Amino acid sequence: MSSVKEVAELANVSVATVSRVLNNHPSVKKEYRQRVMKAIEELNYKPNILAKNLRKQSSSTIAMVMTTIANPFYAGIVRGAQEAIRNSGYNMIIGTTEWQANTYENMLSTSQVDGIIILSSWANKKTIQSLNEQYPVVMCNEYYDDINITYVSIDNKKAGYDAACELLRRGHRNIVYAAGSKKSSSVNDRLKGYKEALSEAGIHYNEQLIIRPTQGHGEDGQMINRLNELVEQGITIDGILTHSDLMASYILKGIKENAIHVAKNISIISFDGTFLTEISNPGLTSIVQPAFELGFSAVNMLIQKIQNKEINKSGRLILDHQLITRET
Amino acid sequence: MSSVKEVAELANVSVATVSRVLNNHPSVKKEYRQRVMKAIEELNYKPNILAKNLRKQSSSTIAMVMTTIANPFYAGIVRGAQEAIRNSGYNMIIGTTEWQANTYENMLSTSQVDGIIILSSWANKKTIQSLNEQYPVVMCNEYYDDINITYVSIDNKKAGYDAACELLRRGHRNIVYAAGSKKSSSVNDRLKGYKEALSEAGIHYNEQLIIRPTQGHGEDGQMINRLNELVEQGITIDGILTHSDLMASYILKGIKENAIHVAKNISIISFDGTFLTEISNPGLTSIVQPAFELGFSAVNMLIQKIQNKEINKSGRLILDHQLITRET
DNA sequence: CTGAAAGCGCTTACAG
DNA sequence: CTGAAAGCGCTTACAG
Repeated sequence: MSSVKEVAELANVSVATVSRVLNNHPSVKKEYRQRVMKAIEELNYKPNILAKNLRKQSSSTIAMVMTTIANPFYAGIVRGAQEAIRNSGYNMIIGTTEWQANTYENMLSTSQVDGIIILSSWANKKTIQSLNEQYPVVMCNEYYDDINITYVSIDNKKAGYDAACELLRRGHRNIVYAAGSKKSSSVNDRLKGYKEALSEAGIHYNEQLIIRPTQGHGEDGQMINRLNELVEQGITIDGILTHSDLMASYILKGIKENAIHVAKNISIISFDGTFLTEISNPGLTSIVQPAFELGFSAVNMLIQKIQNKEINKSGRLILDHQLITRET
Repeated sequence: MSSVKEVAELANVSVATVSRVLNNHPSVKKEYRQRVMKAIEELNYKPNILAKNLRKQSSSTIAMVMTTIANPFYAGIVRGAQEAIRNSGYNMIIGTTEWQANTYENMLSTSQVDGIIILSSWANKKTIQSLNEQYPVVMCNEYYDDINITYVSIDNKKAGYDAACELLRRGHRNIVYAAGSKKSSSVNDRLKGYKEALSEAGIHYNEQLIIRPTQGHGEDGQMINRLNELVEQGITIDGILTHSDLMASYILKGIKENAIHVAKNISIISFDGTFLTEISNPGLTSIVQPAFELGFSAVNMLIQKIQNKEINKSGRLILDHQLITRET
């Protein structure tokens, strides 16, 4: 690999001039610029990003962090993020929680990345708060309302409310909320909306109807077991609101296979609105989240934070969700 | 951020000694080592990876490149890869084809990554061949048999053969192969196996029955249209072999919705064996690929290549596939 | 076993 | 408008 030094020698200028050409510095004489360009071409010179970043103490790279890439909902977010990155002059790397929190801290502190976007609860609040106080951080999808942090999300409380209202409107009364972790703000906010809808409809809130997997989305049949426990207690489940399309798919599968005995006219509403709602049979009614826009906005918000050095600033962007009715 | 220099000053040693401690060099006196450790602790010192990599001209980082993270099959491969990475001393970044081929070339040439794993056809053969001649490259899942390149994959020809035999065994005769790109080696090898099975069964090979989407997996209803074209020609489709679970899901959806009129007792066999085969209704019979092992092996093969400086060497690892019968 | 010094490949005040 | 020089934060032959 050739370096600026070799380019400089071939073009018969100093390395400083080569660097200026490389960075489109306006003050380079046309003739020099052309000589440098020619040398770059001839040597097939490529700048060493490592050296550049080390010197500039910034990388023009951001990281998008998620628990796993296996959730199709995240794929939509990543697509939006990539679109926003495309002409921004930044690069993006995708990290999963196989990397520990301190990996990210190191990447930030050594300018390997200039900022991070956090999807999904990947570290505890303290850790994220500490990171947010020192570096540009944007949360996407998950969030904390009680610390100064920038995030983009849908209005989960309203979404939970909307979903529950739809189920109530259809005449359902024993509505299960197949939720996620108690630590997740989106889960909790949806629950608030669910409760509010029930309360307005004059239905007593039954905590038993809130079920959660110990992890994941029910791949292991856990949710089916939980539902059966309710059935055994004499509850006739007639509505289910699930935390994700993935979870709804597994539950639907259980129902179709008669692994659970629910009401004949049961309704299911899932969250996310990924392609799973389409390929599922019957098609899943769901609260569609604007995945692309979530990712797109998160990147733009982060880049703005980086460029304006607005560390530790809060800011919220709430995007609209949509209830799309399919067959469940 | 503190640097080796500050650590050295606090510990009252030279930066060379600090560096030696950092790298577990055996020749450091115990007392010095302890002083350095203490200083590192006190300053909360974290090494700057950028500087380290620039100096060492290697990054201990590999990249795994795929067209999109939206395919669940890749998620399994990534999980296996992460497991192999975990205690290897290497890091892994995930790249999608939003990054161009020359992005990877730059990353390799400037030591940002020490090697790459290529999933899915993301550049033309020439480009990959050129990369492979200069840097450590391993292909996973896709491959080229006519150039010197290391890869891991299932035996696609045999898999195509096995799938077709199963359909024939069930008495089907008009078996569609819903394939992928003509440039894909896995697609072509599966086709060879399909042809061989038909030939052995004495069935005339009909090229019309090979249908392909212009891109993707049929999200846009393209495959349904292709199938309908065949139906309109008077062909009673009674078996379908699909390139992916995703594609099978969309086709199944079309069949269930009566968007295509196929034989009553149609069989479908998909490739991959992701969770889609489970949540699909009816459950998809499929050729299960060992996704985890594919990723795991690819990483190990790449690291070996990097460490032994075995550039441009070929090597094949063929893993077993499995036919799992579900409802289709 | 340890340290002074060179160097990885860049960028950028500074002086001219 | 240009170049010499310093420096980003490391590692590693080399000499002692």
